[in-house]
Amino acid sequence: MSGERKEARREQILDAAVLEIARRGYYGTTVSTIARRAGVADGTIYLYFKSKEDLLVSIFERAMQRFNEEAACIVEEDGAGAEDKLRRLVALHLSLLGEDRDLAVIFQVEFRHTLHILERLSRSRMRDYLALIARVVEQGKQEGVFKHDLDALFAAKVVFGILDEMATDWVLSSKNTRLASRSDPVNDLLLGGLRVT
Amino acid sequence: MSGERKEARREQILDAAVLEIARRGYYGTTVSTIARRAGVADGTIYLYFKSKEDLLVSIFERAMQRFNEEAACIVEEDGAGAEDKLRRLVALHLSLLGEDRDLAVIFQVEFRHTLHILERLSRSRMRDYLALIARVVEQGKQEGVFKHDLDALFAAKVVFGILDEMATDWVLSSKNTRLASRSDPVNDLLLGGLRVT
DNA sequence: GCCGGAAAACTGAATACTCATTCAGTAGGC
DNA sequence: GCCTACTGAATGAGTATTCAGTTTTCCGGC
Repeated sequence: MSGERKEARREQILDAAVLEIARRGYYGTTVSTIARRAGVADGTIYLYFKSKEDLLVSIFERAMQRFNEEAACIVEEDGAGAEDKLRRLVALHLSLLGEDRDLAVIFQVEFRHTLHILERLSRSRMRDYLALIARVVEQGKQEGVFKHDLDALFAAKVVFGILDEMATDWVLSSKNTRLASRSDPVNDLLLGGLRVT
Repeated sequence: MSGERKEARREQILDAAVLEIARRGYYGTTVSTIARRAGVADGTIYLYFKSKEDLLVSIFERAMQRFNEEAACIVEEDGAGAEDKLRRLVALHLSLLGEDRDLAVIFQVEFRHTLHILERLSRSRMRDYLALIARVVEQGKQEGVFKHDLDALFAAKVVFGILDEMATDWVLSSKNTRLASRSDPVNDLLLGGLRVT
C-alpha cells in the first residue's frame, strides 16, 4: 500500500473517530465503534494509532494545524491594519468551528476534559494560537488604534475567551443558528466595550 | 443519626470527592479512592449518593447554589449602579474560583466533559447565572451607561466567556498568581473595549 | 444512670460487568 | 511464495455497584 493510501486510511479512521466521539463522548465511544464506523477491524486502528488516546491527540493535532495555518496567513499579511486582522481572526475562528459541528463538539466539550491528560501537548498548540492573536494586538498598539497600556497576551486571552464561549454556547444550543453570525457583534463589543463613549 | 450529622457526612464525602477528582480527573478517580479519602467504606458512598455520577452532579449543585446566591445578592441590591454591580460580579466570579483551586479545576476542566452527560441539568444552572449578568447589562442600558443597542444576553455570554477563560488559564498555569488580580483588567477591557476612544 | 433490643449506619469482599489491546492467522497484490 | 495490510476472537485488567453481615446509635422502661 502506498504512503498515499496509508494516509487516506488514517484520515478515514480519524473522520470516523470525530463523528463517534462528538456523539457519545470520548469515554462513551469504544474503539470497536470507531472501527465499525470506519469500516475496518478493531485491530486495524492499532496499525495507525498507538492507543485510543493517541487517536484523540491526532484529532486535535490535525485540526489545530489547519487552524494555526489559516490564522498565521491573516496575521502575517503585510499592509493590513490590526483592526481588520482582528476582525478576520474572529470570523475565522467562528467559521471553522461553525462549519463542522462534530469537530466543534469535540473542541468545546471533549478536549476540555482531555486537557487534563494531555495538558502539555494541548497547551503548546494553544499558546501558539494565543500568540498569533497577541501579535495582532501588539500591532494595533504600534499603529495607535488600540490602547497603548494593553497587555497583549492578556487581551488575546480575552478575545479567545469570548470566541470560546460563543462556540460552546452554539454547540450546546439546539437552535440552528450560524455560529459565524456572531462575528460582528463580538467584534463590536470587543473593539468598543460596553460603555457609551 | 440526626439529619444534621447525615448532612455533615454527606459534606465530608463531597469534600473528599472534590479533592480527588481535581487531582486525578473524574475517570481517573475510583469510588474507592474517594471513600478512603473521606474515611468511609466504599459502600457508604452509596448510602448518600445514587452513583458516582450523582456525586459529580452534587458537587456541581452545591457549588452553583453558593455561586448563584452570592451573585443574586449583588444583582438585587437597590441603589447600586450597573457598572458597579458588573465590577462586583466579575470580582465575585474570580474570587470564588480563585479561593478554591480544586473546585476551580473541577469547574474548568471536569465539568466541561461532563456537560456532555449532564447537559440539561448544568445548562439550567448556567442559564440562571447568565440571566443574572444579563439583568445587570439591562440595568446599565436603562441607566444610559451601557450602549442601548446591546443584546443583554449576548453581552452576558461575552462577560462569562472572558471570566471563564481567565479561570481556565489560571487553573492550567502553574504560576501562583492570584486569580482575583485579573479582576480590574477584565473590567477595564470589558467596559472600555480595545480601541482608543 | 443503665439495660436491651430494635433500627439505623456502616463495612468491604464478591460480583458482574465493560473494553482497550494483542496476536495468531487470513487475504491478496506483486 | 513473500510481504504488507488486515482481521476479530480471546485476554486480562480495572472498577462501579451490591448486599450479607457487623457495629453503633437510639430510646423506653426500670
